[in-house]
Amino acid sequence: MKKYTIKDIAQLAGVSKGTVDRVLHKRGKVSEIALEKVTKILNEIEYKPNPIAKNLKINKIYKLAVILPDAQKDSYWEPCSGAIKEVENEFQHFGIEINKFVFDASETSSFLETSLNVITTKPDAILMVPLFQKEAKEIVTKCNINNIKVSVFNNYIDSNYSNNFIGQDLYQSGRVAAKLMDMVLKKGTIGIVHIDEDYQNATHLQEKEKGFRSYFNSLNTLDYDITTIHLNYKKSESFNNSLLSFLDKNPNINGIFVTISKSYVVVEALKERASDIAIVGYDLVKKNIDYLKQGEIDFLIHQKPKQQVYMGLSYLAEYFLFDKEIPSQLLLPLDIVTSENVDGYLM
Amino acid sequence: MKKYTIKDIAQLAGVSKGTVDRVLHKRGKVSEIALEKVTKILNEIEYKPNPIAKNLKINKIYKLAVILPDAQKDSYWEPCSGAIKEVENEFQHFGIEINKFVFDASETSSFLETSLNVITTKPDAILMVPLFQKEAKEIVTKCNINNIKVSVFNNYIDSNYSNNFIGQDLYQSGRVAAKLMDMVLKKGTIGIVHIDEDYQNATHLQEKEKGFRSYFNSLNTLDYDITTIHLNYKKSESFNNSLLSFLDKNPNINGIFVTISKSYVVVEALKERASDIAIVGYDLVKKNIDYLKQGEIDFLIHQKPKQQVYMGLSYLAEYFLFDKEIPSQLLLPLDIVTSENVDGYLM
DNA sequence: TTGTACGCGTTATCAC
DNA sequence: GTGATAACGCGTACAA
Repeated sequence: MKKYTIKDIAQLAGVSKGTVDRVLHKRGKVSEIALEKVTKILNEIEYKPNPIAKNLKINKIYKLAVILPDAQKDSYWEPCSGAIKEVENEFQHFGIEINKFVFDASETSSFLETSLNVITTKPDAILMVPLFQKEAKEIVTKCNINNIKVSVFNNYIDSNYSNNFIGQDLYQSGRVAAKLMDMVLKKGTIGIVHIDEDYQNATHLQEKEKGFRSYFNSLNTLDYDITTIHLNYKKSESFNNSLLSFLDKNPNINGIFVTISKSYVVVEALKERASDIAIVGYDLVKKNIDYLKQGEIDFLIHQKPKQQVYMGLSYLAEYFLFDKEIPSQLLLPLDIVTSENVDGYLM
Repeated sequence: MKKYTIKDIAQLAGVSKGTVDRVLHKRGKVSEIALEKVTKILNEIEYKPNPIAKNLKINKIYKLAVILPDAQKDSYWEPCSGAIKEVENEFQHFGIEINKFVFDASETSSFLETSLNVITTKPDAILMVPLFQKEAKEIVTKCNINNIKVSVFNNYIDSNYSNNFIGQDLYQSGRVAAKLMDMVLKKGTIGIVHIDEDYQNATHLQEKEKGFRSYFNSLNTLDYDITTIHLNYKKSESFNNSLLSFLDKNPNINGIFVTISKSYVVVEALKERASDIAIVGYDLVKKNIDYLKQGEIDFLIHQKPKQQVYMGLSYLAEYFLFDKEIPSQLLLPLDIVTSENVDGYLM
């Protein structure tokens, strides 16, 4: 149970600390005899280097960069800043520096520009939201060339391109939404509403829909009828009209599954009609929370952007400082939020 | 933004490192003049001691003790061991040692005996489950006398006795259960089933019931009818009989709220009758998970014993190592678990 | 090829 | 009272 240090090993083997170090790190030349003596001791005891002392002498400051959409335009990203500050605070004494960069999620070019800009700051690692697949891959490739480690969060990207994804299982998340809808409705007609803003969430939303439909397919029943609609949200007026005309065409809709954080715009559109439609959506943005508490939204699934950033950055920091391995995929639990437990998630 | 060290301060104040140290820690004697010079500098800059260097020289090993019910008799506590190992692993290099002690939850005397035993091992802090209020208070008092810091988890205890509780808001947890029941049933008759084992969970279960009923009261409707029953579980046969006779007396029961981790025994009792009763219960123990996946249980609320231990121990470790403050109350989110998201919580 | 000395920031001790 | 210094564990650079 004793904790052995390099000094201990040197003493036991009858060599100097330097030699032990050379054996441990396979650097420099070591004589056969010394190597044997040291390895013998190493086999007998269990040596774990003290991770603290390792980084005592901070001659290297590790620079981490976070690239994410502007929270001013989509408050979904707001909590991420908090996570950045927390991790920075926790690791600053170990020589970790974190910088945040935002882009306009409605402009592919903004993402590309920001990311290229970040690369010129020569960070050791980048944690980013690969909103635009094609451009993200381009950036990742550039990072690889420049020896910058890349982690992605929130949106999945080809595993050829990233060895480290933090987020949720979107397919399963669709199944959770379906289960909730099933519990509430028992049967009826359900609308899946994709609200695609200018940027393409294509794969993101498709996965959720697939999961949602798979649940009902596996029920093997005729009790449900499911229709999908793609809407755009630029002005509320035109959005409302589109949604209402969809309802006119499908007058028996009992539930709506909103695949993105904008459930509140659906609620607001429905206000123009008396209705008793169950709504299941995503994310704890302010307006969603209000409607959840008022009973206008039934369930929200929490995608936990803050925890995603927190985990992503923590792993990177510990990777550089303590050689901790980064899992290739970290899937966070799919938290179900109602009016009664929402407060516990607001931190 | 510069990080100042004691050396820097010494230079700026024109004194030695030793003097600065004496001022900072208020130890030893310092002349008026030196004190003034140093405090002046300290006011101008922001000094944060380097936590790494502080613990480099570990002359003190902090001993933490965890006291909890035997997982062999109630698998609810099983995941706690994992948390202990994780925290131990994370902090062992900082000089933290953790020991686990279990007691028989059906014997007050076992708790008392174990706890007194733990105190004789002279730990720096104890994290415990205050299952038995009276005895727990006795132990806490003894700890205070012996200068042992105490944190409690899972069960609440008078704030006069503990300055650090980690757990959940049980009242609110009852409200969550009620909300779920409401979503599923819309109206009907509901049974609240308390399964009291030999030990008294009294306050624990009462809080949940209060919350549950408060939700329906605030609905201000006559759609629901709620009945409570207290059962004992020693042999499955007699338990089943009691439950079934309760159902005979209340033939219209549509939903059952089980206030403890034993939903599975209710499911098994109901198997003797064809029934379509919604069940909301607690905790991810194996049998509950199986029935949840099979659709026999509708919802489980996750009390997260593992996270409770993890947080409790982490806070204590950081309190000793980094002088981090411990919040007097840490309420964990009330996770809602269904067949579709349960896998994400099993870690 | 190997040993040794030094630095990191803090703290405890010893000498003045 | 106070300043100087060793020690903690590791990595590294340099001298032998």
